Amino acid sequence: MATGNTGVRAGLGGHRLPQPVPAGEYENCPVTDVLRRVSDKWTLLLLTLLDRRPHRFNELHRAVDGISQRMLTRSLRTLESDGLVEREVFPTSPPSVEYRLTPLGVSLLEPLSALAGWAVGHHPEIAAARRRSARERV
Amino acid sequence: MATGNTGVRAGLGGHRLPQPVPAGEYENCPVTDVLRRVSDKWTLLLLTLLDRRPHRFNELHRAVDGISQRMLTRSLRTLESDGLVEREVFPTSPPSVEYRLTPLGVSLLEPLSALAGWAVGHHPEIAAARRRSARERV
DNA sequence: CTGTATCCGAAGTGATACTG
DNA sequence: CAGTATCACTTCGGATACAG
Repeated sequence: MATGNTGVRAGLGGHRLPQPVPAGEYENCPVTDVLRRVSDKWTLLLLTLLDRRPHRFNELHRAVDGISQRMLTRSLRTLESDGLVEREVFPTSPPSVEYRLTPLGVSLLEPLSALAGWAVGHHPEIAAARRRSARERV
Repeated sequence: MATGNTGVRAGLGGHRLPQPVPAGEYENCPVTDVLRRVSDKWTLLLLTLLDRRPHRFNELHRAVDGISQRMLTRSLRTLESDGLVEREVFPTSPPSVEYRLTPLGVSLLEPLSALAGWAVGHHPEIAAARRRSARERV
């Protein structure tokens, strides 16, 4: 009702899919949307840092080590426009900007942590499966 | 001990990060790794279909509607090499191949469903935040 | 300090044709 | 039926330079 991809929602909720999943709904699926946002190269790490406490821009830049200014800005802007992170500008000189999680961002970290726990716990099994398939491909 | 990115793991687990997160660990982070696999265009949908029951190749091709043979094969092969999906070939004529979730794949769907639930539940808030930021960018 | 602008190579995805 | 091979297009991400 409120949103797209009833199919996937129903599927992951344990219900049925109306047989052929209609095209064009994958793009609008809120689940895939969230997954894609969170699975890019830096977002997860930024979220975990901001979960500990608010950070200033350069603080994040130093903490992450390897991220470019461009990607740091882009990632933070995306998080902000999704309502997961809040940006506060202090008109000092030189200017300083603080980023913090919104309540929405905090709430996301719960299910995300559960998935992270799964990933850490089952990483050895995945790695083993990859080694197996690598051996077969010889 | 067994694997990389202690930083993110600790962060999502609620512990501390050793201040500057060492570079090169993001690539090897099992959490981001899993997220990236699952957040590509078709994988989530394939997992939900296979969660209902095993499917043959063309059955999936018909069910998904919009996926190319290339991407269907690629997605299934990746899922297989990660040990999330099992592929069984029946030497009939013409040949038929069946795909099913492995126990590992089934276990992934639990935390993934939790995250999916969050996404569906909070999608309106995210959409509202995006509209807000779109209005500001005018 | 906190960004923006530009360019470039790499990776994801689709279209189409061909095969055992 | 269940794929593989090739090409083209788009998006992601890094490097570098510049700016309020």
